[in-house]
Amino acid sequence: MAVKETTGRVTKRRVRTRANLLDAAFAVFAAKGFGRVSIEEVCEAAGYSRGAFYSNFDSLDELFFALYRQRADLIAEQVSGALALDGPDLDVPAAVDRVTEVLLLDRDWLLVKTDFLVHAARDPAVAQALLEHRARLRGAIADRLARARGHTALPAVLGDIDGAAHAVVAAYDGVTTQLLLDRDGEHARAWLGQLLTALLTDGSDTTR
Amino acid sequence: MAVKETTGRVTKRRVRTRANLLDAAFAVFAAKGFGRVSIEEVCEAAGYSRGAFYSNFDSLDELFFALYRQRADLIAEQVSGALALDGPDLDVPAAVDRVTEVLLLDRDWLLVKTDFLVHAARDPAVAQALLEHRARLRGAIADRLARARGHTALPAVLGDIDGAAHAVVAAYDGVTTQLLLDRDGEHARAWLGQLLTALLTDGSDTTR
DNA sequence: TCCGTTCGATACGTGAATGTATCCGATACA
DNA sequence: TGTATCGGATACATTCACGTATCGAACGGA
Repeated sequence: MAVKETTGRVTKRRVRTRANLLDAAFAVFAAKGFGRVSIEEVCEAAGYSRGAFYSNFDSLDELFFALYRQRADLIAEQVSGALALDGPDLDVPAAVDRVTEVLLLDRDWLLVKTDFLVHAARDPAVAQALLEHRARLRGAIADRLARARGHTALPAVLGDIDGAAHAVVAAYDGVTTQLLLDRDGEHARAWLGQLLTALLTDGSDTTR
Repeated sequence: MAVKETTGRVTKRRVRTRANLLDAAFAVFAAKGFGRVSIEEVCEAAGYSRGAFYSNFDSLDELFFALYRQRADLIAEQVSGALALDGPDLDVPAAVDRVTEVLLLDRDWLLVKTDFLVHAARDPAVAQALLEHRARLRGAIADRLARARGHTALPAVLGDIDGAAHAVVAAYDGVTTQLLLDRDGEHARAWLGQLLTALLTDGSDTTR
C-alpha cells in the first residue's frame, strides 16, 4: 500500500499533495492519453518530484484508478442533482437538457473516461469498477423514470424501465464517441437530447 | 516513407512479411492495448526481428494506422454485403440481425477500434480517417433505409434518413461500450437489435 | 520550543525500448 | 545460372523511465 497504515495520522500536507497529483494527472492524461504518460510527467505537471508520487501511490495504474473514482463520483453526484431538481413530476425535455449538459460538458473527462474504458476492457477487476459507476448512473435515471410513469409513456420496445435506462446510457456512450471525433460539443448535446427524447417518448412527438 | 519509391518493384516476400506483421499486430494490440505494446513484441509475435519492422514501417503509429484501415475496410465491405443481401425491399428485422452479427462478432476488433478511437480523439488527422470510415458505414445504412421508405415509416424525431443512420451508428457505439465491459456478446447483439428496431420503427411495434 | 515522525527531494543503479548501421541470405530478372 | 538488388537479422550506442535508498526539511504533538 502506498498510504501507510501503521498510524491513522494523515498530514494536511499529504492530502494536499495527493490532490495536486490527482489534478495534474487529470490534465496530463486528458492531453496525452494514459498509455503515453510517464510518472515523471505527472509529477512535473504537479510541481513535485517522483519521491512524492511513490510516497502516495504504488503505480500509475493505481493513480489512474483513484483519479477515475474521484471524477466518476463527482459526475454521478451532478447527474443525481440534475435529476432531482424539479418536483415529484418529471419534465422529460427539461431533465434531458440538464443531464445532457452535465454528461457532455467536459471533453477532458470524456477523454479520460474513454481511456479508462480501454483499460477496463482488458482487466475484469477494473471493468467491475466501471460497471458499478454505470449502474449507479442507470439507477438514478431509472428512479427518475419510475416517478414519471403515467405522465410520459415509455415505448414498449425497450422493455421495462431498467431497459429504458440502459438505452439512455447507450445513447450517451454513442454520442460521446462521435463528440470525441468531431469535437462539436454543442451539436452533440443537441443531438443527445434528440436521441433521448426519441427513445423515451413514443414516436408521436415531433416538436423536439 | 518506409516503402521505397525509387522503383515500383515490390517483392512477394515483402507483402507477405507486411501482412504477417499486420496480423500479429492485430492480435498483440487486441491483447495488450496499443499503449502497452512495444515494436519488439509485434515482431516477436510475427516471427521477425526489428529489422523487418523498420523496413516496412516508420513507427508503431504508422503500423497501427495501416492496420486500422485494413480492418475497417473489411468491416465496411461486410456491412455493405449484409445490407445488400435481400432484394430491393428492406426487411428491417432481418437486416438488423445480419448487420448486428457483423458489427459485434469480433471482440478483438472492438478493442482495437476503441484503442484507435482514443488515439484519434487526440489527433485530428487520425480522427479524420475514423470519421471517414464512419461516414462510409452511415452511407451504406442510409442508402438501404432510403430504399425502404414507405414500407417502414421512420420516427420523425430523428429527422431525415441521415439522422436515422447517425442514430444507428450511435446505438452501435453505445452497445460496443457495454460489450467491452461485460463481455456478453450474445446479450449485446440481442440488445442492439432491440435498440435499432426501437429507433427505426415507431413505438407501435412490440413484438421484437 | 523541542523532538520524533512523516513527507518529499535527490542521487543512483538498472532494464527496456528505440533507431541506426552493417552484414548476409533471398529474390527477381536477364 | 549468374548477378545486382532487396529484405531482414544482428550488433551497437543511446535515451528514457523506472524503482529504491538515503537525506534534509516540514509537520504535529507535548
